[in-house]
Amino acid sequence: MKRLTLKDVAAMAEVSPITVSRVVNGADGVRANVRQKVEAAIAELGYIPNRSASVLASSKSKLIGVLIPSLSNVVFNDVLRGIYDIATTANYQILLFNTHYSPLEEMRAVRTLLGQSPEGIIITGGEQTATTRTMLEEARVPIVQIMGKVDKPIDINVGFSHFDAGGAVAQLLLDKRYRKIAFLGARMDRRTCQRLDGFKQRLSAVNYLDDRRIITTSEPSSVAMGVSLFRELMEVTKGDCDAVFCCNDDLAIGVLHECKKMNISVPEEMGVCGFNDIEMAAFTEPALTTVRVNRYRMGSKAMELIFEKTHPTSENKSTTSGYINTGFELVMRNSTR
Amino acid sequence: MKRLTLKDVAAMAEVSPITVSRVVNGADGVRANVRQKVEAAIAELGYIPNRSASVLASSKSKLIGVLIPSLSNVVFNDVLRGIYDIATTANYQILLFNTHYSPLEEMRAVRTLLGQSPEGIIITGGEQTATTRTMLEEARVPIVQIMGKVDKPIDINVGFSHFDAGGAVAQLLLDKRYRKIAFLGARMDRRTCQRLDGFKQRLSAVNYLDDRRIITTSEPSSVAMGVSLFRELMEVTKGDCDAVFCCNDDLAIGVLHECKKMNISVPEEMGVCGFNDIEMAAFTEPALTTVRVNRYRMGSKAMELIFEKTHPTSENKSTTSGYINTGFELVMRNSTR
DNA sequence: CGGAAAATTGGTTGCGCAACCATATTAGGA
DNA sequence: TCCTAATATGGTTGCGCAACCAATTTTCCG
Repeated sequence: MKRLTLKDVAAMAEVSPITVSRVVNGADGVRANVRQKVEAAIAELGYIPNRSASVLASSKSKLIGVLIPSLSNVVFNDVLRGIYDIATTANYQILLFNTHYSPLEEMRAVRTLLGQSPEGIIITGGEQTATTRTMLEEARVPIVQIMGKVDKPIDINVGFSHFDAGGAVAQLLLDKRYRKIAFLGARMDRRTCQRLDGFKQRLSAVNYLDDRRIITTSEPSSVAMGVSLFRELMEVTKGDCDAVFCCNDDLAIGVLHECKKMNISVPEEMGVCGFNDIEMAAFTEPALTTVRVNRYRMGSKAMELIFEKTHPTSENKSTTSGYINTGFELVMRNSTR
Repeated sequence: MKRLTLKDVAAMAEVSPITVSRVVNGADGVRANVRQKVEAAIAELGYIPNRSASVLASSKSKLIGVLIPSLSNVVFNDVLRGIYDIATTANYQILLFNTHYSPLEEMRAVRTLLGQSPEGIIITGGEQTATTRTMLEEARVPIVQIMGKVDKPIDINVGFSHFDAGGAVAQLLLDKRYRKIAFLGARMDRRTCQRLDGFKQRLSAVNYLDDRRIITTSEPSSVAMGVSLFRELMEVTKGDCDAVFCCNDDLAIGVLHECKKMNISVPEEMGVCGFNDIEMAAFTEPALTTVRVNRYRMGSKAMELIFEKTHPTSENKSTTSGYINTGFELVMRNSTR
């Protein structure tokens, strides 16, 4: 059975194929009665346009490529939701790639993606290989790098400074009179490292930095990992530690759990601060101090910017380039004094 | 600047376009030295094949459509991970649609998807509109319905019986000598309703069903929603209730939180059972009794089946149809006696 | 009712690639 | 060295659609 084409619909509606094309694409300049006849034929036959042919002929794909490093990380759920919500209303489709935190996989994904003539690309961070970067630059479509502030944006950059956020947490803990402050980190990607850097810089500025209190792993993050990192910290420092900054809330929840088990009182003996402000953070015992980040906004803003760049109007021409800060916010709860 | 084509590469490598095509597609029958020359030209020019043209000419898309009802629900993370892991190794691409639990959005998505000549479709559940169903049936590609057991599978069905799972939880709570058992449910989709049905049937069989103890909402699920549903339950029943089955772990965590606040001891005065076994469930206080479900496997199995159907071999021809049960498992922890 | 302008419809062509078949080249054996 | 069989390469065509321009019909006004 052959695939239905414009021609089949045209034959049934007794018009030319191009008129059917106009109806399908909602172009105006088709009389109402003709349009109706064509629409009836489309419904009758169950015609579905072949997008490959359409893209090939018009080089308009209505496709946005999205590259994220992980599907397990809850953080990307919200980002994706933001992207999809805007994309759907603007009638764009999303081709989603999981790069597994690997620049090489990312490169492969970009190559595959570029074969599909995307009209925009949303990519995580700025650690692309040189080749990836070149490919993206030559693609001549809007590129949005999301999640973190990057050094030299390819095009647009939507996110916030993880370095500053790490520094802010350090300052918060110092303000709360913690002095022996540790850092626990898993899956040390670029942004996590930047948080650590900001954290270290702030502590070393007041001479409270002790590298023994920095425990990291390249393995994925989880509550269980929080437990084991905290145990390691307690061993290494022999308990000489009065606060922990965890690179995300999962880890922090593990720490809270382990503190209870070890009979370490939070926030008195041990301050705990997480990162991301996932919903659960408000419901732990004690409730978790953390850093709120506008994940949904990062996604929706990125998509909006692509849409604006693709449909330039007089007002938005100037704004859509460079760095757009989505900010962060310390959320004080009861896991710190 | 015009897009690079096979012809450009061919000119540079001094071969015919079709030979370049062979190299790009890894076809054999190209001498090593020619292949090398072509590959050099491809690298030199940075040629990326146009997939639309390729799909149009060959009607092979290497594309799998995936339709899920929600991006916020953690459940789908794991499913997606399973899908992507298999898809990536098999060199398939995923076009992901979020249907927002709406059969109409689902129908639109299927229509859009079918325009791209997908080689397989993974869709959630069995509540498609008649039109959607017809479109899928006529698509002549493998269709896998995932998450729940459905009445009449379109093609393949990978999941488990939510009805049975709901019944099993009811039985578990009965076995633990709870008698005034409530149900809290949010976002009452088909599968959640089936869990409730199974639960109700089991309870009414032993005459312990009381509809006042069934509190549901169509709003999305969250920890906070668990709190408010539990409050409503306590109001409606005036506290005459000794166990709660929550339709997922988020709700259950909210209930645990609220019990602590209300000074209701878990599991003595109140048994609590969740659903899904998210990682956090093992780290609540008390640890949460729940139902473990193999989400990753649902995704990976679905993708594997599509792959097998698309690449038939002698061994697998017979197996790939009908219902494949991924099962569930009660996980007893300390939130029940 | 006639004519010009505007709106609607149709014909032709090419997008970039792979299928198909035809031709050229090579290897290997006698 | 020559011939056959196997292998490698090339030419032509069409996938289904939209851009472009041409032809036709309708509308509107005097």
